[in-house]
Amino acid sequence: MMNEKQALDAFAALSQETRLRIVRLLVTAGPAGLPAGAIGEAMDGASSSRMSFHLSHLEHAGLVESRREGRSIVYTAAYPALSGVIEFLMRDCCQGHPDVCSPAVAALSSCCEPEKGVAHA
Amino acid sequence: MMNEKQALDAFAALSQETRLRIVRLLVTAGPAGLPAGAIGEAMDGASSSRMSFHLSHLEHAGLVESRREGRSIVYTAAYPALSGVIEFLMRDCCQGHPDVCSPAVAALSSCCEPEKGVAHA
DNA sequence: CCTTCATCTCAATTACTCTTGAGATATTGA
DNA sequence: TCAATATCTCAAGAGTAATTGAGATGAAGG
Repeated sequence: MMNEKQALDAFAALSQETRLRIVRLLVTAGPAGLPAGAIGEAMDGASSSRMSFHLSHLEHAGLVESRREGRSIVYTAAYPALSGVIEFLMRDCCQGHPDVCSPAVAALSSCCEPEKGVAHA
Repeated sequence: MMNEKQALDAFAALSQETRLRIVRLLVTAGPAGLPAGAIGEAMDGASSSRMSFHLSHLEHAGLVESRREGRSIVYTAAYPALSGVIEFLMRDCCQGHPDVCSPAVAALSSCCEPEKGVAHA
């Protein structure tokens, strides 16, 4: 369960355009992930040191993970941490205020199919 | 529907300890809101200029709203914007990956009552 | 080994954010 | 109108974040 410090780090990591785009890219890339170089090319050909800076920032915040694979270093989205951020916002902001969470959950039905009987939309 | 720019502003606003605490306080305060002075006292007696800085930052990001009430300026949480942030994360991060959203939604049931009346509470 | 490729690390620079303190503005009541 | 209250605005300074370019590190292949 994510605490305040972790949430602050996550928000800081997500508040930078390049990093937010990296996270989105890695989420769509799935568990296979992408090597740093490929991510850099997707970011308008950002320099390697710039990519390294942002990727380690994201990794430090726990939002992505890395593994070496041959010469490349492959990054993947840290799904539990991402859902942890959503969960933090809900837990924190929702206290007695379904006005905040309910519309968000309504949006969920259109993005994930409501297969799991979570709240059966 | 929240766009990337708005999301970046929201994350930046939430990535600062004092501001995150302000948001939490205002959410629990409900639609009645709280005057700037009361919020400042709750923030370890922060100075008025410091409060003004953070409150206008939050207002600029759309996460809180203000209205004058006598001598005071009363701040309230902007619930639609807050749910918009959650929705953005879900929409953005969930694409084909219920692994991200589902655990978050499961957490929801313990915070808001799991009414199935999801549509606009 | 030596070279190439992929990425990281470091130092310098620029840019932004936060805090502080002094002062301005708006509202109320005497 | 004057004083008190509540908050905002502004400028300065300290601190933090992002970009750049040069060089170091680590892996693979000849």
